[in-house]
Amino acid sequence: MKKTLKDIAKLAGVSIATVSMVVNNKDDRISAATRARVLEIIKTSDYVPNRVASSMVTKKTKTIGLIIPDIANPFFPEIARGVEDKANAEGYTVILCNSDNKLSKEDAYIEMLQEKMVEGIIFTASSRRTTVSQALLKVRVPVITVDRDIPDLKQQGKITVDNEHGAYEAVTHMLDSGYRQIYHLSGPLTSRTAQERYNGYKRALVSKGITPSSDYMIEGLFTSDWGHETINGIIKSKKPFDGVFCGNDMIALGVLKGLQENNVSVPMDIGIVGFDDIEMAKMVTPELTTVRQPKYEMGYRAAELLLKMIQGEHTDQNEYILKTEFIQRSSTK
Amino acid sequence: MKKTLKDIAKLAGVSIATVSMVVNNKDDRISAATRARVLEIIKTSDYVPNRVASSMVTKKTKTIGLIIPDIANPFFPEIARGVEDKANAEGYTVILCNSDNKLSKEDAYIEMLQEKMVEGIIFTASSRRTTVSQALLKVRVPVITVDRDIPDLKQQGKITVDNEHGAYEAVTHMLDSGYRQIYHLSGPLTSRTAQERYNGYKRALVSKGITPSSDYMIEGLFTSDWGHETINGIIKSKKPFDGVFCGNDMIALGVLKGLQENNVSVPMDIGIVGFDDIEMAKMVTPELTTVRQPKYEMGYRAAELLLKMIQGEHTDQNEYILKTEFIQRSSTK
DNA sequence: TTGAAAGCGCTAACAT
DNA sequence: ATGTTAGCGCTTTCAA
Repeated sequence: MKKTLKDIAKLAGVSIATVSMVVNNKDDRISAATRARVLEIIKTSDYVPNRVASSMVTKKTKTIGLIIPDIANPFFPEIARGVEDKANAEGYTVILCNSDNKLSKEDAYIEMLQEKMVEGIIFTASSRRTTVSQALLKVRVPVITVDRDIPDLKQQGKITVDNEHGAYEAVTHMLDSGYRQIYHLSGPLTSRTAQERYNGYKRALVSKGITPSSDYMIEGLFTSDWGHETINGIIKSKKPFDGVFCGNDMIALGVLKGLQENNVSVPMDIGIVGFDDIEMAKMVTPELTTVRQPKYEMGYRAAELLLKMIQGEHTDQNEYILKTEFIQRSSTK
Repeated sequence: MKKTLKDIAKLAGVSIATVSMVVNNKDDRISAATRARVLEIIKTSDYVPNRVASSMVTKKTKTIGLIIPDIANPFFPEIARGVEDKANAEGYTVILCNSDNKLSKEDAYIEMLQEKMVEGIIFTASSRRTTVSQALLKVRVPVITVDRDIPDLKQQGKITVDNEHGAYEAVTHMLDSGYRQIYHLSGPLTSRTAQERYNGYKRALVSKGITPSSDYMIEGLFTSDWGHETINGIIKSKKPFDGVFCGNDMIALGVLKGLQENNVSVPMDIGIVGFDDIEMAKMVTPELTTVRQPKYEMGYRAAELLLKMIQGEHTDQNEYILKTEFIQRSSTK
C-alpha cells in the first residue's frame, strides 16, 4: 500500500517533520539514533516520497521542457541527449515535446509546460515564428532557444552555431581543392540557418574572385528527396559543374545517391560537401565531407545555461555561438 | 504576477469552487452569466492553472515515463515519437530517460519517475536485466516493455516484434534469389532479439535443406564498426561466401562499406540483408534490403496499451507481437 | 446555482 | 533534538 510521510512517522514513533528532514538530508539537527531508525523503517516499508507534494510547497518541480520539431529528424536526437544528460546530472527531468514546426502545437506545449510548472524551457522554434505569441508572453520561466531565434522574447538564452563561417570554410576548401563551378542547394531561406550558410557560400566565392551566380543557387528543402530530385534535374540540364555544397547532410546524401545512380564519380568528377555531420555521413561510400555541428554540445550547453538561469546565478553571458568544424572525408578531393 | 484560483475568484466575485468548475469544464451547474464572467476574467488576467496542485488532489499527473537506452541510437527516435504522439493525443506528457543500458541508471530513473508520480512507464530494458530489481518491485503503476522482456514483472504489458519470422523470411528470400553461402553477423546472443533472429536464420537454412554451419555465424555487436571490421576479416580469410544476413542495419551498413572498399559488387557478388529499416537504409547506394520493424507503431501501441491500463480499462490483450515486413531493395538480387 | 471547508502529502518556521 | 502547525493551490463533497 502507498505510504506517506505520516505513515513512516507513526511507524518510527517520531513526527513527520523529523522524517521529512531525514528524507531530505536536512538532518544535521537529528540525532544519529533517530536518523538510523527512520532510515531503517523507510527501507523496509517501500516508502516513495511524493515529489508532487513537495513541489507544491517548494515551488520547484525539478523539471524542464524540451520543445523540438521532431525527435525522429536525425538532427535532434543528439541535442536531446545532451539536454537530458546535463539535466539528469543536476537532478532534473525533461519532458519531450514534438512540435512538427507548427506554431499551434508549439503554443499548446508552452501552455502545458507552464501548467506543469516546469522551471524552464529549451525551445527550437519554427522559423516561421517571427514574433512572440500570446502563449510565449505568459511564460514566467527562462527559455533557451536552440539553433533558432525568437525576436523580442525576454527571459531568453540562446545557443546557435556559426553557420556563416562553417559554410565559408567549407566552400573555401572546395575551391582550394580545385572545384570551380559549385552549386549551392540550400534549405528554405526563410530559415536563418539556411540564409547564413548561403551567405557563407557567397562570401567564399567572392573572396576567391568568383562572382556568385544565381544560376548555381537553388533553394529547396532540407530533405534527401529534394536533393535527389534536384541533382537529377541538374544532370539533365547539362549545365557544367564540378561541386555541390549542400544546405545540410540530408540534401547531400540525396545528391550523392543521384550522382551514383548516374555513374558520376564522387569525388573525382564532382565534389560534395554537406552540413551537420549526422550519423549517416560516415556510413555512406564515399564518406561525406561535411561541416560538423556540435549537436550534443548544443543540447548540453542549452541545459547548462538554463539551469544556471533557473538557479538565479548571475550569467555573464546568455548567448553562445558554437563553432563548427570542417570534416574532410572522401566526397571531396 | 502569478495568479491563483483564489485571485480569479476574488476578481470575479465568486467562490474558488466556482472558478475551479468553470476552468475544468465541470460547469453544468453554473449559470451562463457567471461562467462567462469568470472566463472573461481568466482571459484578461493571464491565469495559468497549477496542475501540480490539482495532481495532489486528483492523484493524476497526466504524465508517463519513457526509459530507453539512448535516444541518439537511430532505433529509438521513432519509437519515442510514436509514444509521444499517442500520449499527447490523450493529454499526457512524456518524460524522457536515457539509461545507456545500465541497470543502475534504469533503476534510478524508475525510482525518480515513481516519485514524480508518473501514471505509467514505457521501458526498453537492458537485456542484462534478467530479473526484477528492488526498484522495479516498488513500482505501483503499469509498465509496458518494448522490444525487451523482464521476466517475472507483474503489472506488465509487452510490445515485441516477430524477429524469428522476420529473419526466416529474409533468409528464405536470399536463398530463393540464389545466394547459398550466407553469413550471419549477429548482435550479442544475450539479447533475445539477436537470439530470435539467429533462430530464424537457421530455420530458413534448414527448411531449404542446408545445414547451418557455425563457421558462418559470427556473434558480435549491433554496430556498424563491428560489421565493418568483421567483413574485412571475412574477406581476408578467403572463405567463400555470397551473402550476409546481418543482425541489424547498422551492422549491414558496416558490411556494405567494407565490401565497397574492397571493390566487391553488391548485390551481384554478394547480397546483403539488414534488419530494422532505419532511415539510412534507403539512403545508401545500393539501397539496403532489410526487414522493417514498425518502430513508430511499437511506440504508439505501447502508449496506447499503457493508457488503457492506466484508465483501468479491461484489456483483453496485454501483449502484442507486431509483424515485420521484408523490404526488397538493391543490396540483394 | 453557488459557497464553505476539508484535505491531498509535504516543507519550513516556530515552539518546545 | 524533535514536535506542532500553517499553508502550497487545487478538487470535491456537502450544505445553503
